[in-house]
Amino acid sequence: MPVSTRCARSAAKRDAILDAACAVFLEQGYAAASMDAVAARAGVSKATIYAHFTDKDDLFGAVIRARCERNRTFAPVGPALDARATLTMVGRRLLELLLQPDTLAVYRLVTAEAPRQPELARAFYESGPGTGKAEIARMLVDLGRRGLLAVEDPWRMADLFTGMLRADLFMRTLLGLPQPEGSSIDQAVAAAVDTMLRAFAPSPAGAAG
Amino acid sequence: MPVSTRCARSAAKRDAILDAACAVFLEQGYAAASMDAVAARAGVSKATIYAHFTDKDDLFGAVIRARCERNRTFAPVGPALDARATLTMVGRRLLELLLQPDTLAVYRLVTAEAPRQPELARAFYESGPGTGKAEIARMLVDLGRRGLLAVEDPWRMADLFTGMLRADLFMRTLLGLPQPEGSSIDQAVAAAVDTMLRAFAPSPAGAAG
DNA sequence: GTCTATAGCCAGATAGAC
DNA sequence: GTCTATCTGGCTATAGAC
Repeated sequence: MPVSTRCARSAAKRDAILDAACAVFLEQGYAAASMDAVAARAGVSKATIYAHFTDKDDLFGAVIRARCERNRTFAPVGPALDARATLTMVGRRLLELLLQPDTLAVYRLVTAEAPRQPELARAFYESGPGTGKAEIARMLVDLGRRGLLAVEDPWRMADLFTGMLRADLFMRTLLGLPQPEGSSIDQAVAAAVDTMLRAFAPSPAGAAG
Repeated sequence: MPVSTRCARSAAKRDAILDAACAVFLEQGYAAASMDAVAARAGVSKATIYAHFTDKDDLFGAVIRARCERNRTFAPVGPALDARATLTMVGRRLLELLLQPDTLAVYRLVTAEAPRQPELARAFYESGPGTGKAEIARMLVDLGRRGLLAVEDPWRMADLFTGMLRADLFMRTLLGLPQPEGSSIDQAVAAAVDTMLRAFAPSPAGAAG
């Protein structure tokens, strides 16, 4: 059997372990997840896991980092739209991503383990909230250049916008609570976008709003 | 020995257990916290803990509920101030509370365990974010009545305001990351308040902003 | 690299005396 | 109610054959 085939087999098992570990960690949490469960789900023996990863922490780190890499592509904005359309599109895409069960599970895991694994917390922030914020800031700069929005400090504005997007909807979903009547992604996005437009409308006469 | 003394002794031990458990859970997380550690810290035996609480889950629930009760008093607003002063005062108090290490630790604990303990998550939400939101909505209604702010939907406005307050500062602190230069509570509050005032300034001529 | 089997440990929960 | 001592189970990690 050629070496490449052996390597491919081994890499395939490694991937299977990573996938299984991801599922188990996300479902059960770090401490409650057992290496037995991961092995069973991956269809390998526990010893095989320890051949690929030094210990549970190492496996956990690999899982989180892999997920962070995957979410890096937050996509370009597309054609030139007006301020409302741009903010709405980006806002909805961000909020939909944030509310996905997997995203929430990773968020729970990383925040819970952050005090014990600060390096992992940093990697998560940079690949998640960090890049998201940078994307939004870039979009705001673009809107500012085109005279569609009064943009002084794009980073702070990105903070304000993402903060408004999350607001209560994110918290309730994170906690697994039922959403109250009349609470939807579209409405949350619309409220945030409206507020941004009202607060940062460009001043045609040069007067401050 | 009179009954009341025995009861008092027992209640004192119960409180000691709750305090110790709170510290251990907040420091180590739910799963990593051991009943031995709680017993040692409380100065009692493990058996005594099980005389007061049926199991670890029960103890955990009691700890979280006790903390929730304590934070219920979010205090009245005080004298009648203008919109900026009121928003700034309330905003700073809320953000300072949110960024306290203990508050963050409880947040990490509850969100991590929410999928497994939905009832606890609900209790946390109602005594924490829920009452905070209600307080702020009430304050907004007051500002609206006094003609200092254009308040249509106070609950949604409360969402937007608290969302902007948290924004990046909360996330970074939650993850234990160092704060970037020029990032402070005062600045975060000022940015959120400015945005609120710009977006929801009362319209003297009755025209919509 | 991969398996089976197991070492070694630690934590949650209990028994029984007082 | 409170203690000491212990049971029991599951977990991480490894040894050794292939």
